[in-house]
Amino acid sequence: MSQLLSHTAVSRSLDPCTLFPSSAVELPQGYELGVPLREAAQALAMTRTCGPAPVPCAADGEQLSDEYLQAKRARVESIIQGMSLPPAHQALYMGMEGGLGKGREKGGEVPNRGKRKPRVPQQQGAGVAGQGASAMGSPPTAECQQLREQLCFLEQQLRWLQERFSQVCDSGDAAQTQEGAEKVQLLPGKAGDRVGRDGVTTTHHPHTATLWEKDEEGRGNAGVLPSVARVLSQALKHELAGMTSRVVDSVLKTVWPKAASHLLQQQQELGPDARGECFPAGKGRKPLAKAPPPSTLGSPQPEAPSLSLGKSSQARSFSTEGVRNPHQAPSVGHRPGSTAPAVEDSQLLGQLLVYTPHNHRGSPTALERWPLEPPDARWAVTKLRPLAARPLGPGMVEGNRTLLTPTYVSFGEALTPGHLKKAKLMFFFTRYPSSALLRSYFLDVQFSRCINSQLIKWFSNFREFYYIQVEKFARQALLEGVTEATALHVSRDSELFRALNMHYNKGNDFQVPSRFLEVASLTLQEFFSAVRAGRDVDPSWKKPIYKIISKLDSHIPEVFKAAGCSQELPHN
DNA sequence: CAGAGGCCTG
DNA sequence: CAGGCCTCTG
Repeated sequence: MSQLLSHTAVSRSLDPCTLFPSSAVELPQGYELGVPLREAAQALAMTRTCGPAPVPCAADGEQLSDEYLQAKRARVESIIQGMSLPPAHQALYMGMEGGLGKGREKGGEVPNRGKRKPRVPQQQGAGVAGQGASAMGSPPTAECQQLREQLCFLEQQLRWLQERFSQVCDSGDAAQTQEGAEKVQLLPGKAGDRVGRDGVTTTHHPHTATLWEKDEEGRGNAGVLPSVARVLSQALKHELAGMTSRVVDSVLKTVWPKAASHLLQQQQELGPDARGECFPAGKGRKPLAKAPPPSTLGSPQPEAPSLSLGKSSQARSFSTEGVRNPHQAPSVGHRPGSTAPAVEDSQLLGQLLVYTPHNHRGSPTALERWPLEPPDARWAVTKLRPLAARPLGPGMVEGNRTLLTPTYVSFGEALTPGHLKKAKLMFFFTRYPSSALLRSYFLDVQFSRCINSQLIKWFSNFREFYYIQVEKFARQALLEGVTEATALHVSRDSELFRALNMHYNKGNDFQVPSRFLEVASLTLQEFFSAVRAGRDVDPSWKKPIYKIISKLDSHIPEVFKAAGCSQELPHN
């Protein structure tokens, strides 16, 4: 998408902003379900001082929807790309902090390493119960919890989209016309995301007007946007949206007939204009995008990635330095689609389905594209770079045919790197998945005892890494003089987060749910308290902590079920 | 005894 | 990460 954007926009000297005004819609903070996640609230508040939510007018509502869909699609595409990026590419990013996985015991930070810990049969449960309870509070009904999570997830997704939009605008063309510059400024941070008309209400922030608003409200205000440019932008927007929709549809039809038909059905039910509809009533279940399977579309989405300890001044030592480059061009990675889409769309498709040197192997079925993405533009975009820069000439189009090769999705046989990546991302939601849960999320795998064990083992390894990291930082905090456990928080800027994110979400193509940050924070605090209290003398001192953390698993977005990750390894 | 978890090692 | 080995649970 970014490619598409920059390409189109730049080539025509148009301010990307014009094309992609960031429409904003913020989920009502105090939404019925009242997402208790402080983080979410904070994030929303902080998300750029501005959270202008455009008022979806009937007129541009559709456009907005399209915009939204486009963005959604872009995310999907980028995820796919991320998924298919070869290690080499990922290494690029990894370079920064490389070696995280290895030097986990640097400086003997982790005691007891090296020597087998004495086995001490412990009375699991008992003593810990209290802690767990106090730490978690009264558990709301599972359903409520789930709704909450989903809402939160969606919220994050939206936030991510917002950022993404603004990024496109910001980086899209700093050198655009002055007008462009002005416009960018008009986009306060990220406008909120817009949600469907039902489900979630759109809030409107009087202070932050979005381009869209300007467009609508400022019809009479000539200063904001020259009428010519406006008309042009409108036209382009329409065209772009339409093209994208068609392409996506055609691809989907080809790749995933079933889903396509289902979507069509939905569209029909919703009416001709329902196409861009976002969230139908009720927990925003409806598809934000059409690509993913209906059932999964609206499910909770991931958030922005990153972990770090931060916030509290005391914890600053590890928190800061989460410097990222917010201006990476969002890229659109794509894997060759499957079969040939409509000819007329080939050109656009060519751009959408960017050819990645590393991606040919496969076959990216719609299923393989994770609709999950880094709502956090800063991270999200990070890894999709080079591709975005690659100009797609007409030749590219020709090449597409080759790229659009049939897909042979390995089904069942064994777990692939794609599955591993998926598992890692799932870890952000669940630290202790049951085999049943795993079974339900890895539908494209034929579960055998072996497979099951492997998956279980993976999570076991994930946990191990996770706890080691947290413990390391907890001890560090202690050494640095932190006194209050409550002063420790894992923010997206903290080192801890970075370490974890690096491990589970290398490509930064996934928006880590803020819930995970909370869990990490709690874990950190628990470790800190335990160590400070000298409880670590007990061989099994971690058990209580594990117990607490094991209760913090949250519902995994349905999207993961559909997310086919059976991509084959890039074997030549 | 099987399987989940965990710890350690390579 | 995968392996090996051990504990605990059912």
